[in-house]
Amino acid sequence: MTRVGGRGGSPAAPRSVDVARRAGVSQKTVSRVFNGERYVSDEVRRRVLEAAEELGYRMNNAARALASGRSRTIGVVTLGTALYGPASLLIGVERAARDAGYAIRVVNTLEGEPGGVARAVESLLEQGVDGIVVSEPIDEGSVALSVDVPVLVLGAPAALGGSRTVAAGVGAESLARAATEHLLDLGHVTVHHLAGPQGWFAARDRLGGWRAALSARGREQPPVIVGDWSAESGYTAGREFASAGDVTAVFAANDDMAIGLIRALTEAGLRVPEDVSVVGFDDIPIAAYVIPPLTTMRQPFDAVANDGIRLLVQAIEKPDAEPAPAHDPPVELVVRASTAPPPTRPPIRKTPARGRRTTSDSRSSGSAQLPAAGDGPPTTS
Amino acid sequence: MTRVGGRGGSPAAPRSVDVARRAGVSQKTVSRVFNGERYVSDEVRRRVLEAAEELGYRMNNAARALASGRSRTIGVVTLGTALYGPASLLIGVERAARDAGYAIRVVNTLEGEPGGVARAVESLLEQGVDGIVVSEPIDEGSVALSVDVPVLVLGAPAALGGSRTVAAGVGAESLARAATEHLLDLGHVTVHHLAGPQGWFAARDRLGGWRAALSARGREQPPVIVGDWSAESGYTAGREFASAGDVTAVFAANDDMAIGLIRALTEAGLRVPEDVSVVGFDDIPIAAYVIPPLTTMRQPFDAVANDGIRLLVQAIEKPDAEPAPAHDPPVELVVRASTAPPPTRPPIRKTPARGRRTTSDSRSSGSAQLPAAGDGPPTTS
DNA sequence: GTGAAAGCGCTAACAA
DNA sequence: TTGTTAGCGCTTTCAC
Repeated sequence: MTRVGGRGGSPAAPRSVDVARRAGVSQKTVSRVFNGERYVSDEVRRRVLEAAEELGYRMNNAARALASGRSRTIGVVTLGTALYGPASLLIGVERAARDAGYAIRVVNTLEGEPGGVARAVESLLEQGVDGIVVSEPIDEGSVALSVDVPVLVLGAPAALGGSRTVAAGVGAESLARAATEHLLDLGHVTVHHLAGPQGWFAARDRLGGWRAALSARGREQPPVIVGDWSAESGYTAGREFASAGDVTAVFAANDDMAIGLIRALTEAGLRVPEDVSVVGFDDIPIAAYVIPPLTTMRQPFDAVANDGIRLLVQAIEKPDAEPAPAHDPPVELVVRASTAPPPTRPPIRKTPARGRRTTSDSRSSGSAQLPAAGDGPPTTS
Repeated sequence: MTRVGGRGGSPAAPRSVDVARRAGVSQKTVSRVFNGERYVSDEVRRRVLEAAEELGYRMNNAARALASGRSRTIGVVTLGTALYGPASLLIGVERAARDAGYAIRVVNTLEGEPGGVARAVESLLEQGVDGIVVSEPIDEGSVALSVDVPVLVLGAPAALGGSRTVAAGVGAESLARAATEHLLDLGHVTVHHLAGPQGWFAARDRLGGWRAALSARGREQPPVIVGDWSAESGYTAGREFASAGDVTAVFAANDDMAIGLIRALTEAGLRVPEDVSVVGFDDIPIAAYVIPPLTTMRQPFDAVANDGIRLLVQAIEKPDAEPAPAHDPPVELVVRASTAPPPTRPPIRKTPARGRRTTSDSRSSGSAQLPAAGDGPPTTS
């Protein structure tokens, strides 16, 4: 294996010995300089850097990882979806990790693929990552992985993984509760909920928050419709809500569904917010520009990512230190034009619902419904 | 350096020698089995696999990379934005790469940071990637990087990087042209353009396609307004278009801007599509559910990613083979409800524009404008 | 402050 | 079909 470079001319990449020779020092000294270690005189440091520059030296990370047992790489398991939440989280994680001196490896789990997280984690472990981030995992029934690196779970309880697991993420439950309370404060007798897919912890938390807000005021808990985060599922749900006839306020578990929902409501002749108020969740960038502008709960994705990576890096680098508490990231209800006090009388449908499947008030058509939990006394309007 | 494992008990991870010993074969044979090489008897293979299983053996990729000079990793440089396009591309790239047996490293470039791509590429090279994907780069003036691995440029000409550069991406120009022609076919005398930031190749291509469509029919090219992809910038532009008074059709360079645009138009009392038609670009998932549902050009992100990775992997593994031609991915104009024939008379503003800054017809207020290129004779309506 | 020597766990080239 | 022998380019340990 002669060191002359692979195909066609390009000479082999310079190694630290080459730099050392040129700078007239030992290879170890080059290593010291590039790792920012102490005990290198300024003069030597300068010479080394200069020689490296001249040679176009680039450190070989595979060798470094092999020798040190650490790769300075964090693996990220994320859903393969362009949804705003997961995408934002990924960006935040990359940034925070890079700031901490770590590179990122990404593996997407295929949607609906059972055991996907386990397989993804396994492949990352094989790549030799120092830590793992599992972003917005779907509950696959506690995946007992034998992970020997710290794990950060974003947007879910630290249930997953082993002993060295930390979690971050704003308590979606309290956010959902605040969103629901906003509607109640406006005077709505109760609030309907368009939930996310219940495999997602985030969706369950939001459902829980909604329930809590309603229970706290002794309000009825109407049947929940479950969507899949998409505007399309929001649209389907919206048709059901519209045909129910008694809906004045809906809390949707994300903005996309809220948008689909509003469209269905509008098509059915219901005005938002005059007849029905809608609040979303996430504050996606276009939320302020849809018609009507959406009242929604802003999620501090960046803060969550930063906080989580801070925890993870600490777990990697100081495994024995007390796990620092997660900050509570700032949270904000953005009130725009999709919420208002309820109509004084039950909403009158202005024009016949287009393509409506049923004229009855039955709520049991089509998509999945959760049983109404709790049983506050029905309130008269 | 005793092999007893780091802190507190957990024994060192098993190596291939350990597996070899247990299976009663040489270390090299274990290597052969795990690399799927030929010339291993089924019996031996079975014993090795069994031993590995019992030991919980996992291959060390750092060592593999060091010894082989290849990391089976592709580096991806992408914009740090949750925009639908880049996010979708990233997901597609990850999938395609994984299918080809490569892992992914991701580095985001900070927006507006000059030299960001160069720095990102540099850091990936240091990580020892076998190839690099640059997704939707911003034109920074041909960044002459000394890259010694193949580079795939997505959504831009293969200008970047060195000799071993391939490119993929649907010709945005022809798509933009088709979008514009759709409007022209509907009967609009001319079509206005709300462009993306001109640092992006994608934005320039769309502008070019719009120009080409107009020129081909000898139509006037109205001044262009330049946005930044956000709904907010679309909204700002929409106010300008509204106050211009003579706009009947707008082609927006992406869906987000189109949505902001429609809102501004609506606020100004213009109806979409009765008074003004709008077509977007991307077909983001909610495009079908905004009000009105958006006519838009669907981008085949998955096909582009697949095609690109195929090219890149070929360049990595068979550097001497003829670079296979990029497929032309399927493309589709999705006609929904935001486009219609022009009004028979110039649009009448129904209600006074809210918060309008000027009552004149001047188009020169506020945001950036490109000079009108070409000079087709003004057409009378 | 600096250097010499000994690996890290694997693949490559060659033997057998 | 299988084994042997050298490294890959760093970090680590310990000596100076």
